[in-house]
Amino acid sequence: MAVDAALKAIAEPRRREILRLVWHRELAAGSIAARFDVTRPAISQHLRILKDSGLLTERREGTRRFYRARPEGVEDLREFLEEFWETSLRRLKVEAEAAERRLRRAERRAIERRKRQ
Amino acid sequence: MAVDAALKAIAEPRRREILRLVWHRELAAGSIAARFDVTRPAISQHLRILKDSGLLTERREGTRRFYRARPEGVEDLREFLEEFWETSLRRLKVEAEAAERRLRRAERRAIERRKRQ
DNA sequence: GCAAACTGTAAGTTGACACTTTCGTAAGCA
DNA sequence: TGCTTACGAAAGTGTCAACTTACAGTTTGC
Repeated sequence: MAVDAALKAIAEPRRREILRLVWHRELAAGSIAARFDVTRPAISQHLRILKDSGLLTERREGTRRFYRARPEGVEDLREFLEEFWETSLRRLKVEAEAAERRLRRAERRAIERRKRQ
Repeated sequence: MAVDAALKAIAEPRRREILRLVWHRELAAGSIAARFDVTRPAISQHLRILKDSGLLTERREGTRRFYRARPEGVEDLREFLEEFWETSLRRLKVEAEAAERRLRRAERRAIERRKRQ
């Protein structure tokens, strides 16, 4: 699954920051690395992971490489998670509401009983 | 950040499966482990990670421990990611549309030029 | 062609992590 | 009081991942 790699990529805080940096604008590898306190190769490796997981695109211009978020990749991940909750959270909510209704009914009955005594 | 731990927890496929299992219904540690082909302690460790990250609740009954998804934890993670895309994806979409409009405009101009020649 | 600029790649290290087997513990039961 | 059940905790192992330093590859200006 390609989304699996993207999810793992996103799980790393530094990579989330990188993704945020190149979200709107294109940025060169060097300018990205300059914003972190780790070495440039470390960022280069993060960039590769993000690119391989489909979350980033690379554009070469001269000696420089510009990176930018890849909307399709981000969308795929978003949809995967959306489905992960949607198919389940909805039922959770329904269950919670049903449980609450049961509770309220039980309370009402208890009050009725007390009244009758 | 608590959400950070939850995101890391979710990044593991097996833990996503566990979470799905206890999404609607409560399940004992043993019955959860029985559905996987790894040893029981391995699942026990996964359960701990999920619990510590706030995605699961534990209820003890006799010698057994029942686990269940914790809606608030899941919701927190969901909202965190929602914000992660929302603040950014929207602009990405706007940018993509603007780029497309520019492209179409350029195409139209090219066609006009060809007609005039 | 040659040096400088910008970058990825290779190799090694350290720590985290997903497991395993073994042991400990608490509750229920004969 | 033992014995069983249902677990988690501890300790050990192999693998992966996030770094580091050192090196190699491309493009550009002279």
